[in-house]
Amino acid sequence: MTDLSSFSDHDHSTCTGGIMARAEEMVRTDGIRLTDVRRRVLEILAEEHKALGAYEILERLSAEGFGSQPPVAYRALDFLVEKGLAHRIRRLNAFTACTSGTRAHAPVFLICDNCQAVAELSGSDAAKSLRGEAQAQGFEISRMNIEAVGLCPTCADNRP
Amino acid sequence: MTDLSSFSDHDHSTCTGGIMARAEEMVRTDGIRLTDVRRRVLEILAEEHKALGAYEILERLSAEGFGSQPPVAYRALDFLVEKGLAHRIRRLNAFTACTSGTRAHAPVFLICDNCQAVAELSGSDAAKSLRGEAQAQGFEISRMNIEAVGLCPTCADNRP
DNA sequence: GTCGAGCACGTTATAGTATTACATAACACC
DNA sequence: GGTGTTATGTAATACTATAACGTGCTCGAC
Repeated sequence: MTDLSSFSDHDHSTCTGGIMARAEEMVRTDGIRLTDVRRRVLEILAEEHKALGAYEILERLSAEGFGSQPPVAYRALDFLVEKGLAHRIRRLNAFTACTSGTRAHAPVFLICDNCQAVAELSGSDAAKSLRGEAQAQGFEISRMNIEAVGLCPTCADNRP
Repeated sequence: MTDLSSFSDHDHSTCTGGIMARAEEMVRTDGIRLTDVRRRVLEILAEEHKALGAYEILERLSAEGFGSQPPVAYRALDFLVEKGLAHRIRRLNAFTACTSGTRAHAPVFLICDNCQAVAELSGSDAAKSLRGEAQAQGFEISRMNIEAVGLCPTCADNRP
């Protein structure tokens, strides 16, 4: 159902490559404009493979010669989120690259309270059933965010 | 499965009474300390029956003679959330009284983009399936928040 | 090729949300 | 009544996000 690779060692360059490839693909198929700032922000998110705050990203952009004011980061992030290439994790006031290959999915996050690792579930039933429940009530969902906090497998095992 | 009363007219004094009654009950059974500030904050949330920002609540507390600095509101709110009497809606940076009678449940919110109404689903399967999925991966959920944004039944009907 | 419309970027300024740190007061228990 | 614990109040500050406005780039129409 999902990989949860964030909670274990893995060859991360593969993820990064996949994420950027998908973005480039969207340039061709959807005609999105992946400008320098936007591309760089996505790269940063992909490379770090963890949730980053807007100001952390801004710092790096600024150091690399891009603008140094908050809107520079927020605009790029909003764009990426809008296009489904990144997600906003509200619980953390942070952002992360979307690691799910499927488009227009509803992101589901597991956040470790202890080590701060974040994993994205990709085909979660939770999102599906929420959509169904809402529909049954006549509520039309346009966006959703599902976030759970707790202990990741590793931290749960190493508990005192 | 749920009431969604927030999306329609209803006798609201019943809700308020129920919420406060549950809190008083917890004073007896769980020995929680429902101090003046805490009780008042819960009342405010219950009466309004909508999501309120911490600073909105603070304003009212302050006007009523309580402290006037942010921690006063945040502490009371954190306490109520901790005890399950209120919920934090991250998407809105706001709080609301818990309208679900059951204890220690996982809140699920439907938020109308158009009229800002917020409804709490009470027995959602989404929460259950998320818990199950996480468990299957060895992740132990301690808290979760599930929020969906879209159009409530009324606003969906009245659409242009 | 160039003109104009729209989009993207950059900056300044400010709004909004939340926490740290520390002092005082209320309570519970012996 | 003394003592440890919990709750409140305040000041100060940190962190997160948006509004408003000017400039430049891009792309299609001509």
